[in-house]
Amino acid sequence: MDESPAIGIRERARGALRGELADVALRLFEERGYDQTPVDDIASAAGISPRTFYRYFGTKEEVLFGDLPPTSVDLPALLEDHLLRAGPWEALHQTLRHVAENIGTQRGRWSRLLRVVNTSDTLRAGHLEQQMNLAQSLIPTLVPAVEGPAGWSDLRARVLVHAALTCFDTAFSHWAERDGDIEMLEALDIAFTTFSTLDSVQA
Amino acid sequence: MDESPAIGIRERARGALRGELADVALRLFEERGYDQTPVDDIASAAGISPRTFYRYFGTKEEVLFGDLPPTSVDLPALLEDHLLRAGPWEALHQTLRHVAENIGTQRGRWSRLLRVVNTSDTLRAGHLEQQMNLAQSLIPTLVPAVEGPAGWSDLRARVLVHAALTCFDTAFSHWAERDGDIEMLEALDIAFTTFSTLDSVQA
DNA sequence: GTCGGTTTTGGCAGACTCTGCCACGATAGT
DNA sequence: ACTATCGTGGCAGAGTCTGCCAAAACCGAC
Repeated sequence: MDESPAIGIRERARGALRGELADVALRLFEERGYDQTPVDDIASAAGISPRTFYRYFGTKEEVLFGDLPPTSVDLPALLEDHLLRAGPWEALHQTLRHVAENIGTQRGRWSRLLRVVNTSDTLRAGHLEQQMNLAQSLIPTLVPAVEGPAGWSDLRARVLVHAALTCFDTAFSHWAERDGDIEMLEALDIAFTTFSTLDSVQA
Repeated sequence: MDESPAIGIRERARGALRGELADVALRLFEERGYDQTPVDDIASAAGISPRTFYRYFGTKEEVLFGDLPPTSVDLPALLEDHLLRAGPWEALHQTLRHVAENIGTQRGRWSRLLRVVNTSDTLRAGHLEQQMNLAQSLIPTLVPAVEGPAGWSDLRARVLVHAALTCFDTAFSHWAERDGDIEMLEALDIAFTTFSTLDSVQA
């Protein structure tokens, strides 16, 4: 009554079913599109009731995004570390390189995901929402490292972080669309260095 | 039967009701938050049926974003024009300065809107979605103007456009949060020049 | 002023996501 | 095997949004 023995068989079963649900859902989404696949269909395809589906995933989106491989490195900490050795922009660059390396090892899974995401407006919006949250978590770390005009550090930190995430996102899409042709890291580097060459392109 | 005489009284009435709906909705959203304000309440507050509401606005979001003052300058064309005289980044900067000037004349309305948007996750996501669409419309214009490594023009154009919109958005929020203290254009300029000083901040 | 045709409106029913509630069944530990 | 706990399924409900159809309002013409 005090505490469970250890892991518990139930929890492992729960994890298995969760994974199976995610698989089934992804397959259905690919076949018929995200918006055209009601939760009822996922549930019956997996042999459970819709109500139970919502006990495994709080929302329909979570069945897509919830079980991503643990990209969950502590990015703010990583950024802070890089800031010891480099300026804000380069630190952001290196931080996101780390994420890109992890992603680069799972080509197939990520392009499947991206393809599904692109079938739905709702879904793209949700994805952007996540990016916003990530940005919010990085900005405070960056603020002290930004130099410039008097009270504008906040603004500049926000700009840099959002721009960096944009670089990542754009490189990611570019890479996912050209399956195998290019390297994720190369695309990321190109994206980040776009701003270094700005002077030369300005008239 | 062939063609209506001219403007038609009905259409003017329709426009008036549309405006009134937007007003009522905005007021309710400010009082109780966007997610806590069902369409039924907006409808009854305006003395119409919910069904009719959806004839005026396709979605609940549209009642907020649908009637924005005509920011609808042809931004791609404006960008193309600026590209004749400046590099990609500066052209984007000037293009968005134009938008900022229009916005700057409607301080109150815009900060009300921003406050409402920040009451809802759904809403922020929707707003980002619009930005994506705007970006998509600007990218083709910018691609030919971007120089750099072989086949990377697409990627770099996307990065620049998204970064520019990020600058705008960030400057806008910054400005709206400090009602009156700062100038929209000044904030925008600061945001855009953040990247020009990158070299000096890099270690 | 009245008629005829068009437009606008409102109500109904429905799909879909998501939540609270409760009873039923399976499971785990004793 | 027994019991307490947990997972499950069904039901009802809120909320957004759509299709359908009948009633009402409206405009122009006679």
